[in-house]
Amino acid sequence: MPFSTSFPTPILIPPNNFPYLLLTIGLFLNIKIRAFVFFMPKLSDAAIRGKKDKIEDAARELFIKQGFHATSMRDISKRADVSLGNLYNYYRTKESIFESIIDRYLTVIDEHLKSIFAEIDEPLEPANLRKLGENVGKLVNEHSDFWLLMYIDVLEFQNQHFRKMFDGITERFRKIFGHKFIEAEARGDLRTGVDAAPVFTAAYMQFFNYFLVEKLFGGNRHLGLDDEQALNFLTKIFAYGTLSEQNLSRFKKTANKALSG
Amino acid sequence: MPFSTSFPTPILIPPNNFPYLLLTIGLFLNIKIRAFVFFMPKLSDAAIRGKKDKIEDAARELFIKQGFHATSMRDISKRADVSLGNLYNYYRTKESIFESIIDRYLTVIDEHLKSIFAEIDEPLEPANLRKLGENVGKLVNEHSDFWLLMYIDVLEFQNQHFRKMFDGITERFRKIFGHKFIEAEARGDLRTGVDAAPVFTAAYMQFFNYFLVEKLFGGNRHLGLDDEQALNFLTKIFAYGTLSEQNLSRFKKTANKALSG
DNA sequence: AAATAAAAAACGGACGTTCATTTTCTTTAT
DNA sequence: ATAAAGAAAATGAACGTCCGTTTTTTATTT
Repeated sequence: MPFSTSFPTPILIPPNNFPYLLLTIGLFLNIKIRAFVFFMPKLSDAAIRGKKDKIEDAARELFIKQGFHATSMRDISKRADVSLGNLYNYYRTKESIFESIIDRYLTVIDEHLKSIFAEIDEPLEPANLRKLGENVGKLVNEHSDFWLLMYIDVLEFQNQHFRKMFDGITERFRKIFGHKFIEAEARGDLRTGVDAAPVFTAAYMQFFNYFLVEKLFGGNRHLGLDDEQALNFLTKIFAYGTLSEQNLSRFKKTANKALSG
Repeated sequence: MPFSTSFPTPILIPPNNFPYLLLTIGLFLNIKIRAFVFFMPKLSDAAIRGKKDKIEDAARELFIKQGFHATSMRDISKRADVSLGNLYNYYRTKESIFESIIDRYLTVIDEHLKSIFAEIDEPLEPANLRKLGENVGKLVNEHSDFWLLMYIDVLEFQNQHFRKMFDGITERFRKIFGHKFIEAEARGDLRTGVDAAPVFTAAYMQFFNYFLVEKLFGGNRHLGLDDEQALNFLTKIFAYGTLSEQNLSRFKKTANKALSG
């Protein structure tokens, strides 16, 4: 369990700066430094990253298929085509493989979400809400692995790695769309007394939940509608549920046909 | 892995009817039956049920805390205060403990849900939608174990035990509230073209998701509202999002105050 | 006494991790 | 160009522990 700190130690993790220090000292003292050059890492950063990708891809597939504890290091080494011992040149423990996968995946999903929000100019416009739903659906379906990892985290690590995904989410939306929300409220787009931020959050969560249930929980067409119809249906509920009369009538004339069904 | 079928075999599972047969034959032939009386199970059904409860309680707590595969039979035996070997007098395998827990829990939750639906006379009335939300919140908070077991099932058993929870849920609601939905539509309670069943399903799912995120995923006040406010907020969205003008105005006069905030 | 129920011991195998060894690679010296 | 050197990287056997399950032994009950 404890990680050996004696020298020599696997250099891949953490990056071993020791030889560089020696090299510097050698230069300073003007003594022969050539001997130290050999301490420098042989694998390029890209090569290390590539190998870690291979290992993490294999591990992720296995974790998702059979869970964290049901997956052995031997399973991972076999699928990644890396020897059992060599895994420990790249990761201290099995859990650190899991953490590495999550860290990298979280940034990928974060970027996806950012680009989804970036293309929304008017967050409360029904057409944009629907677009949000579409994109959330894509995100869930194309990265269902990610959400399974989240459930692993909930079960085996008390969700410690994923908590940030939901914590203060409404306030984050308020930050992202702040001026848009204020402008919309000033224009009277919303019914009186309705706060824009939680509306957007609730819609976002509803879309997520819909597609997660469809993808992972076996609810096939659980609303009794296909995905397109469900998107229209949920969008309509949020539009009629939050928009002001004047805004609704505008909406009815323009985009309503697109949401029929 | 295979279960020994040779005699003698653990009698607790399955219930051993063999001695009763012998007893009956003995009575019929009027031969001394005392010898056979000893075949009869020593533990009463209640005692067996009690012991199984003790084991399943311990196992459930451990499964939830650390997952299925991370929980060993030794852990269970220790927490249930039952010897390791004796576990196998009550259950064939570790997985069968899990299944037994789920089977019993599913019926408990089913009954809760039934009673929740039973007290709803008019399913689309805002006050009743809110009440639904309240009860769903209670169900999630008082039985969060159950939902964690569902995630275990998703991860380790492809959700095979829980699929039925979401499969065709809208149609089941249509069956439960069938005439109520039809009456409401006939009365013109809903906006034209809005189907009552998926509205109810969507509201139900939204409430569930809200409380699950709050309880299990670390979203503390993730809508930026407390639970009471969130219930009002979500109920309002579904009321305004689906009810007809005439119905809404009626609703505004009566129940709106209760949903303010 | 005769059976069940409970406990304890034992089994074979798999686990995460470590470690001694071999292979591979880059650089220097010939 | 080539061989030697010396370190990194990769390997697979080995370690000690723990796993689910089975078997054997002991306790309990009527």
